Amino acid sequence: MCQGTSCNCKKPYYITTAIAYTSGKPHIGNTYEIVLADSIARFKREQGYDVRFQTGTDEHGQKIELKAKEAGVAPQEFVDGVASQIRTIWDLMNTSYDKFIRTTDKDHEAQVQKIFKKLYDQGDIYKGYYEGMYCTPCESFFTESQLVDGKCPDCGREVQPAKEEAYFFKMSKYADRLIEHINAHPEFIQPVARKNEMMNNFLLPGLQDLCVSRTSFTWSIPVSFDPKHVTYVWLDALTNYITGLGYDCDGNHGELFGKYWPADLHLIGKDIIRFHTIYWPIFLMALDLPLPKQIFGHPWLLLVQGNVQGDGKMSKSKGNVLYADTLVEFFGVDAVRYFVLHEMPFENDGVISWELMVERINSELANVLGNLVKRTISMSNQYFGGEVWNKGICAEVDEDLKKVVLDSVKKVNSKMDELRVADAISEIFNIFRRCNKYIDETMPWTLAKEEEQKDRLATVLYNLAESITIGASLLESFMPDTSARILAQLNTSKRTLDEMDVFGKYPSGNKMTEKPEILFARLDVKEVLKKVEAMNAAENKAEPDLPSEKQEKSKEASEVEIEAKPEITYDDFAKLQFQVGEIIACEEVKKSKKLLCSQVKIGGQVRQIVSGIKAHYKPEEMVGKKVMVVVNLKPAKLAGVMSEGMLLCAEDGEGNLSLMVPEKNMPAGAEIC
RNA sequence: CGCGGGGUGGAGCAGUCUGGAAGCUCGUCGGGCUCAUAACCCGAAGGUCGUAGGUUCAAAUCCUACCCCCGCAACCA
Repeated sequence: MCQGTSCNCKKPYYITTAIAYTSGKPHIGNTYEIVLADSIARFKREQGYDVRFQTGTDEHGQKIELKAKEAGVAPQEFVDGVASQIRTIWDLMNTSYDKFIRTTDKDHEAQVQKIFKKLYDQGDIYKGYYEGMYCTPCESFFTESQLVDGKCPDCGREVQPAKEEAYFFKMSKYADRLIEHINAHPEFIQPVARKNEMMNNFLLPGLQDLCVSRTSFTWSIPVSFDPKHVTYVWLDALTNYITGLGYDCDGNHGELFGKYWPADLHLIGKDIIRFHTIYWPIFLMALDLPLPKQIFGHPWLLLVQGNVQGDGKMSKSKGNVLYADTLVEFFGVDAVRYFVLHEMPFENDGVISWELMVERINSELANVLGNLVKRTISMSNQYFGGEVWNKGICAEVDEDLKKVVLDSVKKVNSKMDELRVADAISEIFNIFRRCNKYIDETMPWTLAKEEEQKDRLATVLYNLAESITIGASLLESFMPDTSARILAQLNTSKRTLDEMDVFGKYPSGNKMTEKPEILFARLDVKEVLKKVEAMNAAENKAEPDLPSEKQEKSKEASEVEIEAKPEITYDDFAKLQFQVGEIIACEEVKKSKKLLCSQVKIGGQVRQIVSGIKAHYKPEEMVGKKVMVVVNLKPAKLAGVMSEGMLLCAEDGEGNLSLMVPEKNMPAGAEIC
C-alpha cells in the first residue's frame, strides 16, 4: 500500500453508514453508528487511504407522511426539520463525514426513477399484485396471520380480501449468483455468524420477490411511468450509496463514482443485515455494478436503568431514550465517543446507563489517562521547568515500556483491520496504564532528590512524554479533541502512524505547557443522577403535551397519561354490558407467555375468559376474586383458546395491572352500570 | 416443535469458529507510594464456565438432551 499524504496515488476507501430514518430525533443507539464509522474513517485516513465517508437520511415513507400530518406540516418541511436535527447531532459528535445525502435530494430522486425504469425495462421488475386482507378505514393490508379474529388488528373492523397493484423485483433470478458470491467471499458479511443466518433463513429456502412500489401512500419517489405508484423503501434507500457518488443510470457517472465504487464497507445495524446482504447486492447485479466489499452489522447499544437489566432496547414509547446531545451536555463529546466505542463489543449488544458512563469516565478517562498526563507534566515542570530532555540514561525497565508502546501501535493497526474498534481503544489505554506503572517503577520523586540522578530523571520524563505522544496520536481517530488537547499540552504535533515505528521522536529539549489542565474531571455518581432526575422532571413539566413526544414519561411519574379517544354518545356507551363475575377456576394457557384462562361465574352461567395478565397474577390468586367483566364482547380465540369476554384492569405507567373489583361485596352477575 | 440472542468469580464482559494451564475492567480486602484528579502501583480473596450425559490423552470450547433469561413474532377481548 502506498502511504503518506504527499503522494497522490493513495488507495481509495469508501465507507458508509446506514441512512437515518427521519421520523424523529435519533437516540444514542443510532448515534453510535456514525461515531463508529467516523472512528474507522479517521483511522483509514491515518493509514494513508483516500477516504470517502458518507452518511445521510432516509426521508420517505408512510410513517413520515403520518408524522408530518400529526405535526400539521408538509412532509418536506417535516423531514427538513428532522434531517437538520440529525445533522446537528452528527456534527456535535465531531464526525468527519464527507457527504450527507438525503433521499429527498433531487439528483437522488431522479436516479431512483431512472433505476426503477431501467430495471423494469430489462424485466427485473414486473407488475403484480400485493395480496392480503384490506381494512378500508385504516387503508392497510394485513396478512392472514396478522388478523385478530379475522378482523383488522388496528380497528377491529371487518376486512376484505383485496389485491393492491404493485411492482415486484425478481429476486430469485439472481439468488444463485449471490449464493456463489457469498461463499466465495467469506469476508463479505461481518460478523461471520450472520452469514449462516442469511444463507439458512433466506437464500437457501428460496427468495421471495420483493415489493418495490406502493399505492397506499404518496410520500416517496413516484414511479415515472406509472405515477400512482411510489417507490417503496429499499430501492430508494439502498441506492443512496451509489447516487451519493454521482452514479448515473445512463452511464455518465461523476468522477467520484469511478474512484470510490465499489464501497469498501457498509456499516449498518444488525437489524438490516438482510437488506444489505441480499437485496442490495442483487440490485447491484441487476444494474451490472460490482458489489461492496464488506458489510458489517454492528450490535446495539441497550439502555440499562440502574442495575436492572430489563428490556433495554430504547424506544420513545417506553420513555427510556438517551440522546447524544443530552449525554454530551453532561459529559462532553469525547467521553461519549469513548463510551460508545469502547463499551460496544464486537458481536454482542452493549449496555449504557448513567452509572456506567460515570464509572468509565472516572476509572479510564480521569484516573488512567487524565491523571497520567497531569502528573507527567507537573513533574516535568517541577524538576526541569517543563523542558523535556532525552539524556539517554536508560535502565532495564525502559525496555518494557518501549516494547509495550511500540507493540500497541501494531496491535491497534491489526485490531482496526478487523474492525475491532473497542479492542483497539483498549490497546491504546494499555499504553497509558503501562506509563502509570512506569512512574511507580522509576519513582521520579526519589530520583529528584539526588543530584547525580538528574539525567536519569530527565530520561524517565522524556520516555513518558514520548509514550504519551504516541498514545495521544493513536487516540485521534477515536477522541479527536482529547488527542489534540494532550498534544497541545505536550507542545508537540500529532505523530502519523508510520512515524510510530521507533521510540524517541519527541524533540529533546522541547518545553511542555506550564499549566496542565484537567482533561476529564472525576464525577460523583450521585450528583449526576440527581442532575438527571432534575432534568427529567423539568422536561416533563416544560412540555407535557408536545404532539410528537407526548408519550415520554419519566419512570418516576405517578400520573399516567394516555392517548385520548374521541368522544362517544350515550348510545355508544349503552352498547356495552358489564357485570360482576366470580372467578371459580384459573389456569395458565399453555404455549402462551402472557395469558391466563379463567372460568368466570356470571349469574347462572360460567364463561371462559382469557386475559393477558400472567405477569401480574398467579392462577391461584385469581380464584375467588370478583371482577368486572365485559360480557357482550364477541368471543375470540387467543392462542387457540376461546375467550368469551374480558376482565377489566387498571394499568399504570409502567404497565402494572390491577383487576377492578367492586368496593362492596356484590353477587356474581350483578350488572355494572 | 415459530425466529433469533444469551447463561463464565459480587457487577459488566472477553475467550467458544480453529479443544490444550479460566482472562479483562469495575467492586471488595490487604499492602506500597506521595509526582498526580482521595488519583497511581503491587498482592489477595472470590468461578462445579446454566444442568445432565457423550466424544477426547485433554472440553468454557465439539456432539446430544434439558433448564432458565432476553428480544422479535403470535395471541396482551
